[in-house]
Order: sequence, then C-alpha cells, then structure tokens
Amino acid sequence: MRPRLALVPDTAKPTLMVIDGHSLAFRAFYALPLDSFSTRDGQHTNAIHGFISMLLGLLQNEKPTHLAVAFDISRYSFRTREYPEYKGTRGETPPEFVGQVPLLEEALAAMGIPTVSKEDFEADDILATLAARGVEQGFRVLVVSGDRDSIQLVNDEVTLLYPNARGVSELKRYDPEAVRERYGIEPRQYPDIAALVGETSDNLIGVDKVGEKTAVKWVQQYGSLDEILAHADEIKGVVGDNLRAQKDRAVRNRKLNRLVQDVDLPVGPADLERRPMNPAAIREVFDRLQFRTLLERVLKLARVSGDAGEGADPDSDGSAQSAPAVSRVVDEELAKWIASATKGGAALGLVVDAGLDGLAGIGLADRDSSVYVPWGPHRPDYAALESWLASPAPKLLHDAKRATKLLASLDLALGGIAFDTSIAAWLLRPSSKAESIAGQAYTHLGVTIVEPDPNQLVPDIEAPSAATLAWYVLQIAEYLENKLEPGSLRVLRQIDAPLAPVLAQMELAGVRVNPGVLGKLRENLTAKAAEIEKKAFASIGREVNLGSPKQLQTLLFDELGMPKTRATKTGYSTDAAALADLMDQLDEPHPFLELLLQHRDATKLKQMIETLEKSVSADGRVHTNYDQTGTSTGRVSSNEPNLQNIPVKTEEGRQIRAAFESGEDFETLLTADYSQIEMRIMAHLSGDAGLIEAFRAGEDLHRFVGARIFGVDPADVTPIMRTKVKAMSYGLAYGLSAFGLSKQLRIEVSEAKQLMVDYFERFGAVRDYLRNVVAQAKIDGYTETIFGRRRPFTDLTSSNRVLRENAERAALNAPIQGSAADIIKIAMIRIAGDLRERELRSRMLMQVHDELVFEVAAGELDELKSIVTNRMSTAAELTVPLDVQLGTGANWDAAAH
DNA sequence: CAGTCGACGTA
DNA sequence: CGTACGTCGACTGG
Repeated sequence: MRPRLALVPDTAKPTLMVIDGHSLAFRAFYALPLDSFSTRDGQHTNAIHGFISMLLGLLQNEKPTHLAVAFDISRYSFRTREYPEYKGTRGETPPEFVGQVPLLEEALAAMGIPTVSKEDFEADDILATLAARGVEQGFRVLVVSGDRDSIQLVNDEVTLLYPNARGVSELKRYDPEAVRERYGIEPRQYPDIAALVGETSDNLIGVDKVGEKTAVKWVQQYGSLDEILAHADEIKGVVGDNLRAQKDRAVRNRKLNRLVQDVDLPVGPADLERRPMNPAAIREVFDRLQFRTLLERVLKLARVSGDAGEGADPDSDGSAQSAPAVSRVVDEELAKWIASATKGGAALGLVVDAGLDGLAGIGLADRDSSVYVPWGPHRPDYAALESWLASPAPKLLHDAKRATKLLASLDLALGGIAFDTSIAAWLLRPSSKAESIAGQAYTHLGVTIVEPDPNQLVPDIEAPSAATLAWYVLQIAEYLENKLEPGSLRVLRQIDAPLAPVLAQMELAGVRVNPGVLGKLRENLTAKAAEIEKKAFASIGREVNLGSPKQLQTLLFDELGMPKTRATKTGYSTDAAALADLMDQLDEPHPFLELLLQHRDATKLKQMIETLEKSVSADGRVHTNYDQTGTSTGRVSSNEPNLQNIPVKTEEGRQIRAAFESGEDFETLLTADYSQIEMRIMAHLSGDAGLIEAFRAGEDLHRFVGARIFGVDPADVTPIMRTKVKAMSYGLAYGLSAFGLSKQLRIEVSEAKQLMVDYFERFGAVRDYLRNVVAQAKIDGYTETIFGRRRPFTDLTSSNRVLRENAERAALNAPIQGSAADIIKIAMIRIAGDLRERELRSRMLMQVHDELVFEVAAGELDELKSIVTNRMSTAAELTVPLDVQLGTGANWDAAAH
C-alpha cells in the first residue's frame, strides 16, 4: 500500500552529498532573526534551526545515499600561513554564532551524520577532496556550499548547490550548464575570474578596474589566467596597464583560491553511507534546543528512512524482540495466567484501558506473554485479578496516578506500585516533557508503536492493545531501571512512586468551593473593573484595550510621550514595576497609570474566579490535577485549575480563599505549613553556626538575623531593617545579586552591596555553601537534594554568559527547592499511611509546596493535628528543627494563621 | 487554529 | 541582573 519503492531513488549511481557546515550555518545565522530563535534560557539557535531545516529539505529532495558535513577547525589554515592577510578583513565572528556550532555538531551526531574537519585546511578543501574521491569511486556528487570558490568543483558528475541572497531556504543548482549560463565560462575557469576580480570577503584584492565582465571577456578570449598573463602586453588601456602592474595579485589570488583535492582525510566517500538515526538522542538534543516542529520533521524522516532501509515489517524482524501476541483471558484462565506469571514474585506490566468512559479493560504482561482482560458491565468472576491488583505484589506502570484513579472509580484498590516509567524517565531527566508509552518506546527502545491518527474521526488503524502496551511498559521499566543511579532509584521507590496514589486520592477528593461566595465576588469585581475602565478612558479622552500591552505602549510612549521603560522583545514594558517607576519619575503622574494598575488587579482576580467557577464539578468540588513530572526541581505542580496560585497577599485575594470550604460531612479545614523550610534547609546544608543557632533559638528568624547584621538587640530591630534582612535571606536561595536586591528594596546598589557584605560576614558558611554547590555541579554536571534527587545541568560551562549565569542560579536553587519538595512529599506519604491505618475519615486535599490542607471529619481534629505535626516535623532529620504551623477554620482563609 | 508573548498569581 | 510553576488575553503566522 505504501509507495515504499519510491523512497529509494531510482538511479544507478549512489549519491554523495558533502556540505560546508560553517558557510551554510553562517548564512542561516544572518538570514534568520536572532531574536526569534532562542531557547527560553537564552541560547541562540537561529543558525542551527536554519541549517537543520535546510538539511532536512535536502535529505528529502535529494535523497543522498552518502552524506557528510565539513567544518573549519579554526579561522587559520595553510592559506593564512602563506598569506597572513587572507580573510583578514573579517571581523570577529559574532559570539552568538560561535556558541551555536558545537550544538549544531551535537544535533548532527544525533542524526547519525558524520562531520569532518582537518587541521590546517578549510571546509572547502575537504569538500573538494571528498568530491574528487567520490567521482573516482563512481558517485554522483552534490556539493552544498556558500563559498563561490566551490564553483571550480562543478563538472558532469559534481553539482553545486549554492544559497541565494534570500538565505538558505532556496539553493541554486549549478551544473556545468548553469555555470556557463551564469558566467559564460567553464566551471574550472571560475578561479581565474575570481583571481582577477578579487574577493573582498577573503581580503583578496584583484586587479584594479577589472570586474566580472572584463575578466570573463579575457578568459573567453585567452582560455586561462596563465594565457592572459602571457599575453598581457596585448591588452590596451588602463586595465591593460593595471594588469601588467598588478599581475602578482592575480597570481597570488589564484594560488589561494585553488581548492586542495587531496587532503589526507580519515574517511572516504564509502564511509559516509547514511546510517539510521538515533531517535532518543535526537529527542534529547532537539528538546534542549526547543525545536518542536523540526523534531517532528526529523523523526518522520528517521522513520521513513528506517522503513526503507530495513524494508521488512517489524514482526519478521528477528533482531529486535517484538511484542508477543495478545490473548483475551477471563475467569479460571485469568487466575491461572496470573498465578503462573507472578511465580517467584515477578513484577508484571500493567496498563488500564480507559475506554470512552470508565474502565474498558486491563492489559497485563510478563516477559514473554501479554493478556487483555475486558471489563464488561456484567463481569465474570475476576477475584484473582482484583486481589492481585490490591495486593502489594509488584506492578510496573506508566502513570500510576492515572491508573489508581481509574481503578478507584470502580472501587478497585491498587497496591504494589513498584515502578512508574513516567516518573522514572522524569527522574532521569527532570527537565524533559512527559511522554506516552508509545513515545517512551520510541525514545528508549527505538521501537515505533503504530497508533491511529488522533485527528481522524474514524480511526484508520486499530489502537495498540493495553496488553501490548503493558508489555512495552515492562521493557521500558527494565531499561530505565538500569539507567537510573541508585540514588535516583531510591527517590523513585521511597518518595515518588508511593506519592502517586496519595496524589490520586487528593485529586479524587477535590475541595468544596462555595459558589455563592465566588459569584458575589465576581459581580463586585466586574462592576469595579467597569468603573475603573470608564475612569481610565475619561482620563485619556479615548478608549483603549487595557489588556493589550501593544496598545498601551502606543498610548503611553507615543501619544503621552512618557519616558521609555525596560525593553521587551516587542517594545517597552508596561508591567506593574515599570508603571510604578513611571509614577515615581513623573512629578505629576498621569492618573491613567494608577487606574491601569487597579484595573489589572480587578480583572486578574475576576479571571481567576471565572476559571475556578468553571472548574467546579457536579459534586460542587474542584478536582485539580497534580502533575508529578512537570517540574525540574522535584516539586509537584497543579493544573486545571491551578490551586497553587490562589491569591493570598491582598484582602480581595484572600476572599477567594474564603470560598474554599470543608465539605458537608466534615467539621472544618486544617492547614499545616512549614515555616521557612528553605532557609532551614540552607542552614542544614551549609552548617552555618549562626543560622543554626537562629533556628534553634526558636525566635523570629528575620529579627534574629537582623540583630546580628545591624549589631543591635533583637528587640531593637526596626521593621525596615527586618524587611531588608528578609528580602536578603529569601533572595539567597535564588542567587540574588546586589542589583536585584537594590531594585526589590528600592535602595541604592551600594547599600544593597553593603547589606550583602554585612550578611555574609555574619553568615559566611552560607555563602561558601552556595558557591560550592555551583562549583560541584560544574564538576559533576548535576546537583543533588538531601535525598539524592538529581538535576542535570549542561550550561554551567557555557561560554555564553547569560546562559551560564542562568544555569548557575538554577543550580544554586535546585538542591534547596528540591529538598523542600522531598520533605513535604515524605510527610504526605506518611500522613496518608496514618490516616489509612487508623481508619480516619479526614482527608488530605491540597498541597501548595510548603503547605497541606486537610478536611477534618467530626471528632478527629485532635488526632489529625497530632499526626500532621508529627509526620511533617519528622519527615527529615536536619540539624535544625522543622517547624510546622497549624490553623483551623471553616474555610481556607479562616484556617490560615 | 496553534503557538508565542507579556503580564501576574503562588511558594 | 532572583528560583520554580500555570493561566489568561492579545497577537502572530500558517
């Protein structure tokens, strides 16, 4: 059915494609805007993007059988030795470009494309050599280069693909005929023309007054540069005089622009046969570069070339193990299969099939068989399965939280979550995005699981059976288990795998939201926003979309002529800090500014309320989704809706919290939070005697620290002093600079600097620790939390300063934020265990990084308080106590303390 | 219609 | 020129 044959070019000769990496990447660099192609953390990628995009087009259109990319090693070669001025007019290569070359080489390596370079030679010489060898060995050769000197390589077997002025998206094809048409000469004569005319970009001056037209005329007349020089006497006029006077220039140029065709290379054309791509490596590199569309394109190409290369269907491919056939089993047969598969305590792959609503079936797999258990409404006796599911017998899953929830909806318990491939992949690379089972099979096993097109209304092919997927989960689990360090494996087994069912329970429970409270608040805010908007329009005498930064920019900076603020990608900032600055700067601030800020406040809250209202389920509760693999530090995140960013700082914000209540069958809400957990972790990790003493003394931390720094009694620490110290302390864990501190506190940079000096004089071990974290991470390539959770870093040694310093701050923060995440996760697991064992009806509902919210059943408050306090404060043994604050109340706001 | 950006809420 | 997130409306480019 598939036109497989068409994928193989029907030419007798193999095609060798050789590409000048530097010249093409450099063209791409200038063709694509620098600003539009960079990763979130500031790595420029425009040259890489342009190059790969061009390369994919070439692979698709030209279908080379052999391929290599040549790079210059440096800007020095035998040519610069012979003629130091060669390429001398070239300015410093932009650092934004230089930083992209190693990444491009990495991307090519992942795509299985060899790169070639040779000390003392330029990429063009390598192209020339490979082209010559290729022709000798019977190849059709395609040279891809942006250097005009490559024209000399063109002949009946060698075609040059040359980028036009528009960049690298279109390449002009130069075969001998095209060269003749463009220049009126034979390709081999091109260097003679170039020698006479000169090449500005190489700093090669030609003969004065001789341009392309004159040079072409002479070459046509005499045949070659040598002949022209031999007959120089015959040429009349000023150009003739110039030629005779400056013939050395032409001779020198001709010597330099001759490409070397016999460079001693470690590879020949035959070694450059296209190899299968490594999807896992490609994903890794492209993820890092944040190339989404290109990733799709390259993976598609990888699949196509893989099919064409192997030409066999997966089932008949003996080399890779393929999934066993699926059998449907029920009743006694099912019991028998489970008994035999779990013999010796073996773990089974388990996938729940979610059907359209509820549970459609269950897929199970051991190493060499897989079974599917359909979950009919009139189900036969599945006792054996149910008891295995509920038992601690080990199970390997992908997304255990989801499976737990699905089974729970049918009142089925799931125990023995021994491994979760989704979590495992995240622990291995916490910055990566979650993948489906099929995605993981492709990434980790290199296996393509054919899935129906999700855009197709009527599926074109059948979806893979849950049983087959379960078998793949088993394979992936095995692979990842070997990949994970012992420390990461411990984090998986002791923290994240046991946490999954706890989060599942919290999601299922949801939290009761009072629609009346929200509705009233929304109405108030709607009216308020409208009123502010009216005033704002009146103040400027026209209407404007207050939600459009672009329109606001026009208004503020063009029409009202206010001073420019911080630059953003698309203009000037209109954020709250920028507006505050404007109001400070102007003697009589325009009333519009204040109104705009108020309007933002009101609409932001209004939006939040509306999203919350929309997410209330039929049971009157909000069921958020906790993403266990969504952060790179180890925290969980919350979405749909996000319950971790409900306002708390302003009075109106707190009114939203007041809408979160305990359910009807419950008595009250209990909140429990860790006070200053990150500072305590810093005290622990740094071993700073002063900070440890501060926490052991048990008094107000910022007051204590302030007293030390300002040399006064704790009682004499003023609110201003306390604010400064507090900002400094909190900023520490984020890699705050004197500049940042000064901006936040609105004080002079010099004062901020002095504050930092004073701080570190008293708490020097903290600074030593923070420095050491970064230094160690530079050596190891990763950071680690107290419990061994790792986060890898690649940019700590980058030559790009922005990139490197961003990575340094992230590395500084990761062990602190991550350890706090570990601690609360451990507490949650233990609290959930206690609640279950003691058969309490109270439930854990929410987690907000350092805070837990519970719904308390009648008569259980005291017992719950003691469990929560105990488990939270003993979740980790630190050199300082873990202080836990409790609060109770009818709603979340009232329960705060 | 999907993806990006600026802005802003939380710890 | 402070870490980690998610969500919104406006805008952009296919």
